[in-house]
Amino acid sequence: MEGGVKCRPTSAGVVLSLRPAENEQKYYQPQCNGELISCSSSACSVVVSNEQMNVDDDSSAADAEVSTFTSETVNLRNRHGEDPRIPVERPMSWEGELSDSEVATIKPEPEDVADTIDNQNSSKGNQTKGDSEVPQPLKLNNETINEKVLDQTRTNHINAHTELPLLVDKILSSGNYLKGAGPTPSPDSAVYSCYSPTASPVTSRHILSSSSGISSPFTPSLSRNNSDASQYGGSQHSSCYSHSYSSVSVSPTQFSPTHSPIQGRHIPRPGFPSPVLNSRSVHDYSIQDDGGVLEDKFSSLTADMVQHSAGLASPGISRQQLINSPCPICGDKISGFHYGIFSCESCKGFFKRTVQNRKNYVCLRGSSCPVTIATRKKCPACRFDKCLNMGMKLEAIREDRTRGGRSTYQCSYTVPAGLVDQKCDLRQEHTQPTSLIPPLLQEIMEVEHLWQYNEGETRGGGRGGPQSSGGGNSTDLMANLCNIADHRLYKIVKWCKSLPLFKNISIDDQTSLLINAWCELLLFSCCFRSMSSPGEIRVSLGKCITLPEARTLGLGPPIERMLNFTEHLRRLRVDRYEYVAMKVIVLLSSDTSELREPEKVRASQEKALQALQHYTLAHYPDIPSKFGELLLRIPDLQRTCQVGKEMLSIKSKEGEGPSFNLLMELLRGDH
DNA sequence: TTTCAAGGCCAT
DNA sequence: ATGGCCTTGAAA
Repeated sequence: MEGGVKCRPTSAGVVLSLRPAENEQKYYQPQCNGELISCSSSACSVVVSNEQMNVDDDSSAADAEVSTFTSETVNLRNRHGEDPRIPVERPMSWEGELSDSEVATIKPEPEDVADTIDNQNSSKGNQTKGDSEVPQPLKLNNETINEKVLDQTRTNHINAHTELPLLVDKILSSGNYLKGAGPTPSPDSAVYSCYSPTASPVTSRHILSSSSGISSPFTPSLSRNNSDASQYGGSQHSSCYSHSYSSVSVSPTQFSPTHSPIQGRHIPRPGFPSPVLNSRSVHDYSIQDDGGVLEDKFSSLTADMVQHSAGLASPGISRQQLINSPCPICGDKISGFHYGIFSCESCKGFFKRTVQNRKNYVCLRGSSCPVTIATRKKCPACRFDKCLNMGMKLEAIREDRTRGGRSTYQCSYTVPAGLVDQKCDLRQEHTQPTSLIPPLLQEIMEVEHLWQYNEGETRGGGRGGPQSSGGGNSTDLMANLCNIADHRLYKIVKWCKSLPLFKNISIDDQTSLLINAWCELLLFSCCFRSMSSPGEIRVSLGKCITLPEARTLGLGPPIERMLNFTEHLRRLRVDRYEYVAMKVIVLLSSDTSELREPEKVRASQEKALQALQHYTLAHYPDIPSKFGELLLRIPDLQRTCQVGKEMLSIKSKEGEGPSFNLLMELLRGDH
């Protein structure tokens, strides 16, 4: 699959219309994996930061998450089609402060992104930063990691840290992909348009539509528009956003050609949309708690509960009640039904601008910023994410910008969380999912933060962090890789040691398991992180690689496999609980011959398997095969890892994994 | 004719 | 960039 890199014509991407062309309303249509991100193919996807090894998405490293943009990127977009109707736009907008690493790599003066939300604005003008991110020397078991050990890692094991994301990351950083930062970044998020500053978004979209050739394997058929036609006298609107985003936001199981949500909108109550299962799982919210707001989580949870309670929302709730309820995104007053949900005027406008202008915001704070009336301006990335989570439909944005008329995109409706909270008395129900989470899974989730990599930690030890590479020579690169890998390794070891199922396993076996699975774990987290960006692999926070880019770097096969694997994750709508459970299952693969007590490992893995099975059955009763399908992906993962290792042809003297001795030392640290 | 969900305009 | 208000136009 080509990923979201190029947009080729696809049957799914063709605008379907039963109406004469002149009257046709076109909606933005995601080609291949597309939408906002697909544009990145040519340029935008090169979201460059100097973060390394941030194999986990949600980012405890949020404050360090930065995306920058390259001027070449802008130029690339400039090469795209232009629309004379649209005035030349100012150059790409830039937001987002640079982290130390980026500054070190990109420009001389160091900055930090550790400002709190509250002082973001004040810090905009004055880039002076605190040293909250000043790294501390890594400590394990209260002892600073011995330089010797680190040297050993550097000299002997860096090759062993054949972490594809990292390597790709570094390759990107040291090559042409790493560019200077733009002007005045905002502390909240990085934003980059996905179309040429001189090109109309319409034009861009048409380009996408016309050039796309491969559709997502699980792309919902646009035949759903046929049902719209039945409702609207054949008026057809197609949308390209139904993919990428809807691959996440629309459950394939809900997307039945025989069941048009629009029917639900009109049949029970003309002009009144019916609830449809929506978007991203509640778990996306409920678990990403890095600075998240309980209110938001609760809103998401309740909203999701309503969605999962298919159909219980509409009956008994009048349109007026809905309009009188708070906007599900920011809590402001609802002004009407916009893009698939009842929302306020500002969120409507925000969503429209974001999609039409193909903005691609990146949160700098872990994608868990609160979105309220007061804070909605602070992080457009999280606001847009919430728009999608709450059910706004990308396909509701008209590609040709025609005005008036009734929309014919797939209408679905999510009851605003606040309304649910207040009027549907679903409190009891919304607590149910939590209670359905097996305790073991909850315990695993509790230590998940240890997995997350904080870039700032790599700055310690006086050895120079990865950010000091500055895209220098290969020696620098390797040195930095060592440093990063060291720290990443420590993180992983810490995570492993904290796993409830890991504690009753001997240190020797722990070491063997880690050596056996480290690559799969890292790739898995990288792919999981990339679920939200079809066609791209997020090799680190804010840094993506597309298949063509990978090919030019000689990394086509592994990246292609990763993309495929990620597509499967997306198709299966793997949520975070499933993800952490699978990581543990992968880690506890007892088929390594070195295990001294394989039965213990098997027993632990079985517990994890049971927990995952119970979870999937409880949370996705309509997809009884999900558990099995999840497990079926593990061989894929292992093969992907193999390919990555083979491709990179980097093997340590002692094998392909991290040093056994080093691991032993680390593992023994806390024992 | 009315409704209402699109896009547009423009002060901030 | 935001967000309130206006215009548009197909469906009801």
